Amino acid sequence: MTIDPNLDATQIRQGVLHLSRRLRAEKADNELSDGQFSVLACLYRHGAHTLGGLAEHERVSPPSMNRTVNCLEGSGYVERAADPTDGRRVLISLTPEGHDMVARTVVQRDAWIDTRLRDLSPEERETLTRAAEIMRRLATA
Amino acid sequence: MTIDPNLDATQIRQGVLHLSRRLRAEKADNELSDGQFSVLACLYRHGAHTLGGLAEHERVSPPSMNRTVNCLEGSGYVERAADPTDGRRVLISLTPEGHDMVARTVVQRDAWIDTRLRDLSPEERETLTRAAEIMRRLATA
DNA sequence: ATAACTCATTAGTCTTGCTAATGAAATAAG
DNA sequence: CTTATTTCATTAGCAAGACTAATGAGTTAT
Repeated sequence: MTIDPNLDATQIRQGVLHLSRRLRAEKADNELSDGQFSVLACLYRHGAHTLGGLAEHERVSPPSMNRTVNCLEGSGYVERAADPTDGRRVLISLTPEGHDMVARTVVQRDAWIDTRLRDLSPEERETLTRAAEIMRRLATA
Repeated sequence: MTIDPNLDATQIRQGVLHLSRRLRAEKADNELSDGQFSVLACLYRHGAHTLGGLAEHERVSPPSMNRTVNCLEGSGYVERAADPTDGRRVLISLTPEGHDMVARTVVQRDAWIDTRLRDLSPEERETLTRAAEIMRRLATA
């Protein structure tokens, strides 16, 4: 593997990281940490998870995730339920409030982008949309 | 402002956030938290800052930044120096080790992108590079 | 000289990352 | 069926990072 990245890669890294940092500031509840929101987003996108599954998905230890879930439960955004298929497991799912809060954040972020897309030319807009698809592919590679 | 984002915005949000999340996992020192690395990156990009300046840039309180800087100083990545123009201020700057670590991370991230760019067509590659420039603009708007 | 402001630091609290330990439930082995 | 092992969530202890409140030193204004 080469250690000599070219300018394209540098430009792309900067563009992606800067824009993402800006986007991540757009949240419907600014009291939530990034980690907390990430858990909610995962549940929103993929549905209920076991606590261990969440820990694995977020790449943290189960005790850490238990801590995070405790706070989210306290905020009324998630609830715990016993897994009917395995008495050791705990299923975590979004409450209606949690679902609503994530949805509002998604809308807020999309609106943020949408507003700024209006200042772009149709070509620039299409460039971004095309790039988005490519980025999605890269992220899962 | 409309509350009805369209599909373009959604695609862009997902592409950017997913790819950035993947990129942020590439670090030369995996013991560093995102917040710690962000401070180092700021110093790398803009040079020495006052502690208060760093706090403002990272949008945290000065005591929080003091804590973070304490850890980074302990890791040998930053050093404190009195500001010659104002006896109250503390200037934070990268040590050679800190500078080296950030540089290695930048290289690592660019290499990660570069490797994957090779699997793209020239058109796709150009799309991404063009998009990067647009994203940089959006992020600063 | 004094008052007001600026700056970094400490203390206390809560959250989140870790590892170690624990107990309950499930599975495998005898 | 009993016992041993594995799986899972939870608690405890520690360190780091977010906050606010308080403090002391340095600077500026009056």
